[in-house]
Amino acid sequence: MPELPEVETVRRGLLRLVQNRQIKAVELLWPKTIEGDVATILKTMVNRTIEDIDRRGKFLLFRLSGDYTLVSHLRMEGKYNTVPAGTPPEKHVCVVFHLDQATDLWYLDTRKFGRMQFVPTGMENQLVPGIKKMGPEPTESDLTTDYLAEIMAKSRKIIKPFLLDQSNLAGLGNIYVDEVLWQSKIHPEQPVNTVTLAEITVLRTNIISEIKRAIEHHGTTVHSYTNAFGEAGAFQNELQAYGRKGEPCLRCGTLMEKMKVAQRGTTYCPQCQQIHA
DNA sequence: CTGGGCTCCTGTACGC
DNA sequence: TGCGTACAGGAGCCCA
Repeated sequence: MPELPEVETVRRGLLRLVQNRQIKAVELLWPKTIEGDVATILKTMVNRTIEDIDRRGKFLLFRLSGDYTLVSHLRMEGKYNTVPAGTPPEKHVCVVFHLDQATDLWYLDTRKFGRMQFVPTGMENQLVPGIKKMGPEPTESDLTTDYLAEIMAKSRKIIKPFLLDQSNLAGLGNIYVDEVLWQSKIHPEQPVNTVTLAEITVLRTNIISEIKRAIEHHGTTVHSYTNAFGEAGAFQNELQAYGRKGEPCLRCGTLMEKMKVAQRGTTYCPQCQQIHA
């Protein structure tokens, strides 16, 4: 499941493969993947060049010539891959971009949750709801302690769903939330407005460093998710909480437990992570 | 504002 | 072996 580090890894890999490539034609094999007036969108993409690829949270932003942007969210299992032109699409290919230099770019998506939108460049901030209301990137400069303390004081949610909500801050998904909560010794069901300033400070530091470290490891490869660029993520070897149910906590040795929090599988240490008043 | 449930999808794991 | 079922989950939606 791509979270910010995985999407960033895809962005970097894709940039090397398709920057300055021209789109000659686009085939949509799974109609729901592209939202909007599909016929017009497919036509409008033709003859544009992929000038750059940006990222906002978990969204990829393909910057096309003529000031258009293809916004792509991978959701659970979306992937990109390049193949020689004319290669018969594999089972889960949803979109084929026929590029110049005899290259096809595939968008594959096993569960078909991923979505794309096509907007004038800059308008993604207005026209893509998920981007419009997205919180700050989890970086030293964007995610300030003041901001975090302020929105946390006002929230009446519990911490795990709060951190998963992209409108609070961008980029975290189920895996990294479990990781940073374990690192910060915060129970996943701790009410947000009861987290102390000291805990918020630690949490913020852990979020920023965890995301940075995961990017350096090219993200996490779990289950069926692998990126297509010959640099399968290695961060799964670094995980300290996620997937460690029944194994000893790396800090105190207590067996890690798993429970449901807001419908999400959640692994935590019942000793280190306790709810406080 | 909040939580809960449902939807989209398919592959995998598990019980019998 | 095979079949039914539970589960995995990002994000948007509706409802209470």
